[in-house]
Amino acid sequence: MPKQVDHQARRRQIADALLRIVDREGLEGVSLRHVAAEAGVSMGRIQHYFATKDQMMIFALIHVHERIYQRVNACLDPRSPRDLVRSAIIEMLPLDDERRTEARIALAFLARSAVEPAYAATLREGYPYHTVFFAEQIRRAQRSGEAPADLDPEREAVLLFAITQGLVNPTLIGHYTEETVIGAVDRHLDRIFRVR
Amino acid sequence: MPKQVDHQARRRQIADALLRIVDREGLEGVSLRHVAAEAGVSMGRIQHYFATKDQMMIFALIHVHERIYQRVNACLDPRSPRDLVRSAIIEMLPLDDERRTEARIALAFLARSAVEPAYAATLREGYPYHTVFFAEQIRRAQRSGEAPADLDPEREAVLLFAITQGLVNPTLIGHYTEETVIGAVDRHLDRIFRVR
DNA sequence: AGGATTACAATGCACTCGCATCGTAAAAGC
DNA sequence: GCTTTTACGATGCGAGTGCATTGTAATCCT
Repeated sequence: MPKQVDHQARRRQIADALLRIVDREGLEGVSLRHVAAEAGVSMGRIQHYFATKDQMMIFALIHVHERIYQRVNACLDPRSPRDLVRSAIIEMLPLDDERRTEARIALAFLARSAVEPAYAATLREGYPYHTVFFAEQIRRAQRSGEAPADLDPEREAVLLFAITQGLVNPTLIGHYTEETVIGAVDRHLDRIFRVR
Repeated sequence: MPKQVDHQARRRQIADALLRIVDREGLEGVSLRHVAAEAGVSMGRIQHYFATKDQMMIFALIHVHERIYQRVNACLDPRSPRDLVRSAIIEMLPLDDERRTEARIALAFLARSAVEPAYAATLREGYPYHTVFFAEQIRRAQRSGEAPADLDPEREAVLLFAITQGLVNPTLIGHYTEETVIGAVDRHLDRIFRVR
């Protein structure tokens, strides 16, 4: 046989090409030939690494979520619970090209998951992470007196995540300016955290 | 010529069939033949009323927004600004089959609008309505003393709309229960309106 | 009454799709 | 060194796509 290759690396390379297409044209722009051309490889190679198109798509979905997760994690501001939460929220908003790209991709897969249970299952796995993170930060703030003790951390986490997600799409479509969304986020954080 | 027909009614009938397909299969399930079969008519008829597939899609997008608008308007609770806002928010959440259907359809078109400017333009026209409505209710509440005078109605409206939209998708995917989302909404309304 | 126009239905065309199949060059394993 | 396995590249198939074209029955207008 030819050189033993790194299967996961090959898969990721293909997935990256796929995601570039999703960014430009949405999921409906994805075809085996199209992905092959974008990746600069043959269709046979695509088929060698993914038995079906759906398997390739699901792999790309998981892959992009890992990318987002790592990028957000790298940008966290650890000075206080509030700063942590704020930096995480801001980093998930589509305020530069990289984040707009990821927001478009995530939106495309989200829409698909509304009609394809296999996609929805993958998405559901990722949801709890955010609310658990927000709730944990609120509890930390409560212990240090930076947040009122009578707040329900879980409920506040649901609201924080909803605000984050709810700001993404209008911003992506071009409805809000950066100042508007950041102002709204800070306004809400003022309600949870006592000090800046 | 044959009987003069109501063009708009025919178009709406076709659009309704299209939207049923979008609900079940997403935008990628829409084809001229598919829509014709769902509507129980011939492909020729579809082509007679819409010059291109894209024109048909945009018409359906506008049509479903009108449907949602009228349904929400019919469910408003006018007892107080808070009740008005609350009933509008609850009515936009996917908590029964009809609203889940509309949420799925709206999500499908939203994803398309991230890559197709013509769709995005249509969506942007509808956005201001919500925030203007929320801001107006907050101002009413301020005048009657039901909300603190120092709130910025526009900023609070952005947050209210974000929370609404941000709760839709996780609920649609099955991440939250009805009690969780309604509890979160009421919690936030408590922050804006003084009395129930 | 009859030509002009409307409202379709039917068919065809060029293209794209996912996937199966087939062939083959190369390296791993014995 | 020779067989087996891996990693593809190339090609083809049947199905589906949007849209153009053509045909025709019906009714409005004069």
